[in-house]
Amino acid sequence: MDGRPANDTTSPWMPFENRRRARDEKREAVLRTAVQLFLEQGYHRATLNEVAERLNITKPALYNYFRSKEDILFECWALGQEQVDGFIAAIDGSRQNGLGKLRALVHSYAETMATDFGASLVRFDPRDLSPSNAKTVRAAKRGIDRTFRRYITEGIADGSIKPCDPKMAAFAIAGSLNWIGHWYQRGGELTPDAIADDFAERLTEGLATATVNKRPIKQPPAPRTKKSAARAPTTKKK
Amino acid sequence: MDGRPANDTTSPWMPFENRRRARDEKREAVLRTAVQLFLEQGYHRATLNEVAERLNITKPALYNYFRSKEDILFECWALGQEQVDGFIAAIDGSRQNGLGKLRALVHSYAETMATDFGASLVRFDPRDLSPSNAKTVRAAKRGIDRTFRRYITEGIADGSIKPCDPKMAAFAIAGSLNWIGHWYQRGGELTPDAIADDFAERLTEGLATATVNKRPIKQPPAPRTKKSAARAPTTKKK
Amino acid sequence: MDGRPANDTTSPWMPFENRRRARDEKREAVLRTAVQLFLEQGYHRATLNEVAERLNITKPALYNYFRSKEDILFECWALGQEQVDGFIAAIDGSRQNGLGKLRALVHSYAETMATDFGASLVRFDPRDLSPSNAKTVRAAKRGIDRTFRRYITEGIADGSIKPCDPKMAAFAIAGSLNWIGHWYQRGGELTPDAIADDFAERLTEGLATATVNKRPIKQPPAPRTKKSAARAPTTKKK
Amino acid sequence: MDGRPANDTTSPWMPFENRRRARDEKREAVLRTAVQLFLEQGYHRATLNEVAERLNITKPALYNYFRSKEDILFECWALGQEQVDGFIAAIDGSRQNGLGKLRALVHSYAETMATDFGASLVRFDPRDLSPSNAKTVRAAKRGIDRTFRRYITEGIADGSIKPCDPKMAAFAIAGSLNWIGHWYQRGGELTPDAIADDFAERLTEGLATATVNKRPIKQPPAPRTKKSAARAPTTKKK
DNA sequence: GATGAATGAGTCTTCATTCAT
DNA sequence: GATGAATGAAGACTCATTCAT
Repeated sequence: MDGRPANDTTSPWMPFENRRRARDEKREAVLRTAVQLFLEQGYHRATLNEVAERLNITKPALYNYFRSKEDILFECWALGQEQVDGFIAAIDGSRQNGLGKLRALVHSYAETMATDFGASLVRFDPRDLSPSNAKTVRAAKRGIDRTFRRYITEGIADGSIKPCDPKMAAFAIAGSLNWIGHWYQRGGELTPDAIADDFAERLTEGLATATVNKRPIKQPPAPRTKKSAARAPTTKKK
Repeated sequence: MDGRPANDTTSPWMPFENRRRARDEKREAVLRTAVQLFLEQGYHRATLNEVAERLNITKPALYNYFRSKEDILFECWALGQEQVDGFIAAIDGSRQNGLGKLRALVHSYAETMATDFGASLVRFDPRDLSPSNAKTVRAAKRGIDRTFRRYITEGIADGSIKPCDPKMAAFAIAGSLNWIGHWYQRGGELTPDAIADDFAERLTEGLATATVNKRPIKQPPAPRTKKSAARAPTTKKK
Repeated sequence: MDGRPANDTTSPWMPFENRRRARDEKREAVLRTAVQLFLEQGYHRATLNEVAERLNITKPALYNYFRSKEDILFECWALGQEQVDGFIAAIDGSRQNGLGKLRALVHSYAETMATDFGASLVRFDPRDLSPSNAKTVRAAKRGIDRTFRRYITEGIADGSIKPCDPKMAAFAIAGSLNWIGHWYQRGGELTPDAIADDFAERLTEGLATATVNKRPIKQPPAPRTKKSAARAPTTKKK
Repeated sequence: MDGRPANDTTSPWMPFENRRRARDEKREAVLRTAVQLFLEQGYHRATLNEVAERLNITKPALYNYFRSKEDILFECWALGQEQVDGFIAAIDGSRQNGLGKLRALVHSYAETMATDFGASLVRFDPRDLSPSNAKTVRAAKRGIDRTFRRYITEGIADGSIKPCDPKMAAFAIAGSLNWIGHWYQRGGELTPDAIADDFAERLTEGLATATVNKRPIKQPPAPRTKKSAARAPTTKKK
């Protein structure tokens, strides 16, 4: 229409380099910004305007990547859930007795709770989601609960865990872990790893049978001896 | 339920006392309705209109009793906190070792979590409050946390609790308890009392020293021996 | 309903009654203003802000009376439809042959088309309505069409109307009438009544059998002899 | 990805003619798609995105062919108007009495109403156009109205049409015809041709003087004997 | 010529809160 | 003390349009 000569002028400062980041990177950037803001201020108080501002874009630009505010919320949650699904799958595939799996789960879950996306799993309210997404979330939550109970049940069966009510035990453990998502502050005294080690031990010592069961706690792929092993034998007996 | 006509007939000029009482009753009714709705739907999704509707009054009528929606939220929280303050004071005043106090605290706290006002303590978001009220809430929360740590420290000092990090122990215990506020459903299989008993035992067994320490768990005013006493000694050794 | 003491204070100006009336009056005022604006500018270009401005209120005030912009649109349509339902019922109940009914229908319909709410029947787009409301509208439109065909069929049966295809005849007549809603301007040369008279004659003369059938055209309640009766027989031949 | 190699191979410098032709074809394709969508969903509900989608191009690409959405709307209308201008010119140039011209006009207009671009003449809202374009449209509409009146007046003058008010007669006829644009459905029972025949007869029979005037109705350039000629004489009575 | 990304302008809608009665 | 009505403030979302590539 105008044959814009503009094309000829090869701009030396590549003015749009900033904007040319890959689409997926931007999507992710939105999610990272959003999850932070949502955690900081709460979903309802956080406005898309502020999300956009932090990203140096305008509000409608967000709609290039997400369908709605709720969509963003859901995707934040989904990223967190992905992590969980990941380590649950790894643990499921590992060769450990029930107690070992439970400890690995606690450890990984604790670490996850110390991440933004992980915390979003317990600090976002499913009622803010569309019915369909809320259903997905609730199903996933049930799945996590079942995993806790499953490992406990397994442990009881294989003798690594003392007989107890898996349901209540799971509730108690999950509660402690979820709570991390509320109190953990990045940059505080405690590192996620330290918290995870502590909780892995603390939340399972009461369940362990008296036999030798202080071994790897972290995820199977990376078994380390860790300081946790150095701890004073918690149980022992005789 | 209200019997108001009775009041009218007995005296054409509703006495002062009656008025005050009626006012307080209504205030309370508002809070009971509000806390339920807020828990049900979340503070932001719940509208004053619906609160009013459930009370068969109109929205502006609420402003006769409360200054704002936030005021209602805060008062709900305050009622829950009152309960907590109450049993903490009672436990503080009781003669028990640290472990005993901790158990009593866990028990009472668990029971409270199963009430609407109790659950509001952990399910309401302080960021929805005015800065001034938020400050109050945060102070109270710190107070509770300090109480947990205090009892643990006491227990360590008096030998009833094994040496451990009071901070982490408190976090773990509080997390399990707070979680009750999220999963407990009135009318479910578990009664608040049963939950409280279970948690009082479960959350402290790992901390107890091996000596005789299975005794009263419930609030000092009403010490009972309970089934929990019948449990197999959790601590092993010797 | 509730016996609230308020009733005891027999207000001389019946404040409540006034309020109710005022409410209905306001509702109507909103609809009158809205239908005008919608016709003037079209539904999409018209904003609730402007509706409110013309009423000297603010936009959210409209929501005291209507649920949504679409609700207003639908109610405008409904008022027009009411008129139509009214005169169709009257004509149905009248003792006339088919041609007489058809003429009465044409007359009344033409008059209605010259009113705002009447014009809204043909100038508003059902696709702007919710699926549910759109269904209602479409059903009503079919009803009107059926009525035209019914009277024509009746007329053919009773000999007052020449054999013809009722469907096409109805389309042709309805088209002419609906068009009025587009060109009629209040305050123009032609009065609604004059238009109605003219169309009642014009649109039916081609259908009438050659026999005496120039009689009352207007609605049964007010039969007049009219100029139309003076017209030269339209068909005849030789 | 582009597949255009065909063009590229035949000639590295795509000839000018080809380019122009390709451009015009695309422009037309846009208009055909747009007019359909606009009729389907209404101008305001239809988005350029959807227009583009149906064409398998992207939204901004449309701006290579049109200046704005409104421009597209106007061009759609213009194509319809071209048809009308065409047959009016033809009829004007034909040798017929007023009634003959009117019939021809009705017939052609009816046929046009059954096309997308024709329907756009009466289903698009001039208020959606820029003031300048709206003026053009309104002038054209007046032109059509004047043509109807002109033929009627001619017919009255030449004795083929009974004395009557040309203005009202034109309104009635135009209304019936415009209505076709609203109810005609491609693929329905009635073909455009059948509708045109029917309306040409139906809408003029009331105006015709009693003399012989049942003859060709279709456009002069292509006078056919048609079924319409075969029709039973509409006027009865020997 | 075509595209992905971004934007500005605008609208509906919600809701806590106030006010006259 | 209670009510109907009204409002102000705010936020999500849409979409035609424009850049730079």
